Amino acid sequence: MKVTIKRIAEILKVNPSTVSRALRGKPGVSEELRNKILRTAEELGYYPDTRARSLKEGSTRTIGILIPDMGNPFFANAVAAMERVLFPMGYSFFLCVTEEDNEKERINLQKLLSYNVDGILAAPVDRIKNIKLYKQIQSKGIPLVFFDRRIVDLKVPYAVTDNRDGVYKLMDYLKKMGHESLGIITLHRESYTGMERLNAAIERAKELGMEVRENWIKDGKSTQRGAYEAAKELFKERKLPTALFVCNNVMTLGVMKALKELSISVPDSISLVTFDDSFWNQIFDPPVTCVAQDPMQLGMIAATMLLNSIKYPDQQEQDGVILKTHFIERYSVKNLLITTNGEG
Amino acid sequence: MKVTIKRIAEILKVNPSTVSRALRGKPGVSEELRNKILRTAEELGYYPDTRARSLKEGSTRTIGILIPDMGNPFFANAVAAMERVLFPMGYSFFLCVTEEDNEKERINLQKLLSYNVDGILAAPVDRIKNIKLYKQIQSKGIPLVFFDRRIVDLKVPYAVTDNRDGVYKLMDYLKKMGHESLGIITLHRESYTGMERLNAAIERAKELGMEVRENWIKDGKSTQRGAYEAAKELFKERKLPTALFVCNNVMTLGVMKALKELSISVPDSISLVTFDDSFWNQIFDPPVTCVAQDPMQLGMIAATMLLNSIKYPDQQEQDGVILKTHFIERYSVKNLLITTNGEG
DNA sequence: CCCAGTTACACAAACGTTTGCGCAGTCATG
DNA sequence: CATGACTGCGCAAACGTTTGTGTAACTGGG
Repeated sequence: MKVTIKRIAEILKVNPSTVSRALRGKPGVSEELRNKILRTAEELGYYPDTRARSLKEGSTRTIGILIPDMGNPFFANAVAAMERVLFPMGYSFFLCVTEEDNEKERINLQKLLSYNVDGILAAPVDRIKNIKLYKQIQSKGIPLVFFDRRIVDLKVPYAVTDNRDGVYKLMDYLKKMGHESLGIITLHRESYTGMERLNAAIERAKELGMEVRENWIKDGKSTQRGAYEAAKELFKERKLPTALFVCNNVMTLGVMKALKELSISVPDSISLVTFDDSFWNQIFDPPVTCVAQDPMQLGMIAATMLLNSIKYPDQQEQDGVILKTHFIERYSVKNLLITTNGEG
Repeated sequence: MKVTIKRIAEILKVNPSTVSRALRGKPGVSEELRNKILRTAEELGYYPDTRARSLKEGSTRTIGILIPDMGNPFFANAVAAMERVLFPMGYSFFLCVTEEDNEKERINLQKLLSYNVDGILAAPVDRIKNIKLYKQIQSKGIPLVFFDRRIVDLKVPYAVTDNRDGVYKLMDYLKKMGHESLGIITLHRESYTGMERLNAAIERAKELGMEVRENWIKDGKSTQRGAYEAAKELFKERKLPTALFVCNNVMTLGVMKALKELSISVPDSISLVTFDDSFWNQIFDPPVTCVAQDPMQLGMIAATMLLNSIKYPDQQEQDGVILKTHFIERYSVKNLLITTNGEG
């Protein structure tokens, strides 16, 4: 038998409204009765039913967080940061994991709509499939902030990394080190991030006169396993590029594993640069040169933007925040200019 | 203006009950009217209000997941596994992060009670502070499963790793390699895991005749940063042990960082073994010898146990699952027997 | 043509809260 | 002692659902 306000009211032979007022500390109930009510509530182990309360009051004080992958420390840390911002404000969290699957994303978004969350933080799967659902969320006036990825067609506030700029830094560096050919292990291509990084890499590389063959571009599917297989595929090619660009952190693990199995040494046989800097990049042998983005910062900013959207629902200005990456030079890229000189 | 069943009923000039039956596919409404209702629901963007529904029906189809740290891949992966088991069953998730803080744990547990979750998966902070709350959860008949950590005083189903056995494997190995002295970087000591591993290590080491000085045991507080500082402290000591046992995965990162900064080489200057095997253990230089537990498996099992508790609420039998660790020998422990022979 | 059975809908109560309003009783003021 | 203000509580409606029951209208069989 559940302990409710009604139940307490019955026991104490008072009206439920009085119990409610007593528990919420509202005026209109004598000190004596209030104490008696508080005591029995404590004794019986009463907890207010948020469903009923929020039904009456409107707000649920919950936030939906939608990410593609729990196992990726990038997202795990972003979520951690969001929690740190939002928890002190009294919010709880619905965690939704899409696994890059449109169908799972759809179901989760519909659930969030049904749960009447106060806001949504989402890293959407792709730019097409569930756009209608996101539009619906928007048109219902539910505060929504994209992070890491966005849907460009939608006028929704976002916090993302400047992928293009980050990739340019890497490409320019490779060129500077004398590399003239490039392979790429891509994210799954439907995603915003996937597109951005791939296109930027190809464009910049070509601008710099580097060769990027079609069959040097392999789909890593955003996962460790996918990247592992992609790398294995790549190294079956007769002619190989001198440098390899891996589009995110977890895929780097897969590529590394493949390299180890094939006994291909970095940077002697091939040079390596990556997007993202997880701890393992520093402790690889050799440490991997990369552009870093800070998932905690991203999460914090996204959460703060959401809070703002919740507070000022009509504000349309805050279009988006674009974070710059931080270039970190380590030892995974060979300087071909020096080497060839030495050999010549 | 929110679109509700009532609203649809008004527009179509029918009774809300009819709309409800139509939407839920229940009998008693003509094909023609049903279609009309479905169409307008679709047009208006209707989503059922789960608060109201669950208020009526009882079950919320939500699960509370409580973990200490989002940034720890161990827990992130455990959560990922739980999601994979529970999502197909139609459950949603309240994510609660305690950061090893009793107060945060209390608030979160109270929220879960207020949210009327159908079940709770928890890795509790410690064995004392919120025991009353856990008891309350239990006595209210809310299915509860502990994972990774448990509160021994409570008769609650659990899925944990055999910490003692794991630690024994490591100690026995160290002894076999000729080590006679041991340092320990501990978890925060109030936790179940913290206690288990520390006690087991001290006991076994002493049994084997190894020296474990008080000031070789440093509190790493379960975090990377804490372990970093603890390691720095440890290496201030005049006399050092030949081997160091780090009690979990993220702390290993902190210790490694400290070792690097202090230019202490592994395993030449000191040998290293750890509990847990995250990816970085394999790619450290040298790769780290450890006992591994599989967080995915742990999460899966815990989630399955919870499902069982939900399905058969009265079943008291399923006391707990204890998973064995897997010993992985790598290159972070020096064989003192061979070396001393060589030198002598 | 009557009755039983079926169909298609309306009505109302309930889930657990919150809150505006009403209404006695108390107290002070004039 | 009448008036007004205040205090302390009960009453009832509402949030959005679901579901048991009631009830017309229609069907077909005898």
